[in-house]
Amino acid sequence: MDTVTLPKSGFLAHASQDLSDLMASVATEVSLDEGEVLFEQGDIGDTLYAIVSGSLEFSVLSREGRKLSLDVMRPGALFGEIALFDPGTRTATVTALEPTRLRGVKNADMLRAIRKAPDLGIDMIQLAGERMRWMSSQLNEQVFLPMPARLARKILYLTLDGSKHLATLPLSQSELAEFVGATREAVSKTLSLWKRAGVIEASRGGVRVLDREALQVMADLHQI
Amino acid sequence: MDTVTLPKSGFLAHASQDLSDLMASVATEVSLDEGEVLFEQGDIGDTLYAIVSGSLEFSVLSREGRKLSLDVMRPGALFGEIALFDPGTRTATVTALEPTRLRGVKNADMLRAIRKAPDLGIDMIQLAGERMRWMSSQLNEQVFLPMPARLARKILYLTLDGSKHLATLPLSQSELAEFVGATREAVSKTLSLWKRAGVIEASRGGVRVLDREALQVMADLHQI
DNA sequence: CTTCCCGTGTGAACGGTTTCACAGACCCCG
DNA sequence: CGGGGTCTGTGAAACCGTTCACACGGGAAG
Repeated sequence: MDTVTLPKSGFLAHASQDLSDLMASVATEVSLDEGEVLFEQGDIGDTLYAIVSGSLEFSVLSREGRKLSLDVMRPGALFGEIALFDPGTRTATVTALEPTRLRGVKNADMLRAIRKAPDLGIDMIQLAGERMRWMSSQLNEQVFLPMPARLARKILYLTLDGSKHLATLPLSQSELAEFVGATREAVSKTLSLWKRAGVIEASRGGVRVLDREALQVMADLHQI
Repeated sequence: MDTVTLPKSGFLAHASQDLSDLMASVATEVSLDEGEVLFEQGDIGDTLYAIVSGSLEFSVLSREGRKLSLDVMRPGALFGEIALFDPGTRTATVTALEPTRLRGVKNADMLRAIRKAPDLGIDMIQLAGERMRWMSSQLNEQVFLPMPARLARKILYLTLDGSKHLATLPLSQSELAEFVGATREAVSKTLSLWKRAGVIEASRGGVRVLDREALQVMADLHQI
């Protein structure tokens, strides 16, 4: 394994240098194959992770086994901060979408580091704050927005990588449905409409965004 | 105003003594009349509050003005921890449901206190962790549960005060609807059913729980 | 090349919720 | 004690999304 260089993107991009230093030193390396699960909702955990390379899917499951995908995180992203300080069950399941490398810091190491570099504590709280704000917005959307608007937003959101736009989203319609909290059929039908309108282009296992502005409108308009 | 005695309930009950001490000393007192708004979603804020007496409603608004009520907090509860450390906009609107007294600690004071008593920092992160877990469960319920189950859960949740059960919930059906993310009419109809079944008793502006176990069942059953 | 499987497209029926409409009940206030 | 306004009850219709059912097509495996 080569010397790990942490990406300067995602949360790490604007966190304190102490955090990158910590991640580069005391953290342990973890590698995941595609489809491998890092931890599941309900597991006990006390480790904070940073993504070095690859991408991860975050999802929650209902009691009946339905799955709601929440987010995809990419290099530079930090996660696991809840269980880090409030050891207990993880609130989501994390699965690798492709071969992925991570660095993990355990509770005890993090606490020790914070005592030396207080900025680290601030970073952590900011991370928690960002996560709260994000969760809050998700709740809002789920409650107030109809499915097509949620779909448009998710597509826009998931094709954001830093400040640039990924042209194509490598998710099947079933996977998209899990992100949106709807059925595969419903997603298929509205994607068909948008395809006909020239807003997107769909192929087996992927969606390509053609007209971002139009999608933007779909995301705000509360119909079709 | 008499000497403030902080309640030994809610989050304060299991937080470190340092927190109670801080709240009793450096914090400033705030009083709200019924219906008065402490802050609104989007406001800038950097203050953490503890509820001394009374009760507060937490809600978020959609762009079209629809309101989703999230929670009611009572004496001993702490809130505002996000903006405390990650100064920025508040994620919810807080309204007094009755005359309410609070104590508030500002960012700067809290940071100073944490440096003296590190346990305080842990308390704060735990608070954030609890909030995250709670939000996560709310999102789950909104996505996966049908309205009647959400209604049953909210009624059960809101009639919990510490470990004892409040017999009656002083909310109108419109207010309940805002908690559940549904319309007044829908709530009215399922409450009617439950009333007929002898599970609850309803009067103008309030619901009384008669059969908690039955409600428990409604909350899990995914129909009626 | 053919087969099978999985992702996709689409229609019909159903169901839950909203929307709209209105009636009755209770309570405060004059 | 009599309104008027708010809260409540309920029905009908419309709507959105699900469920079910099936057809199509492309890609991988044999």
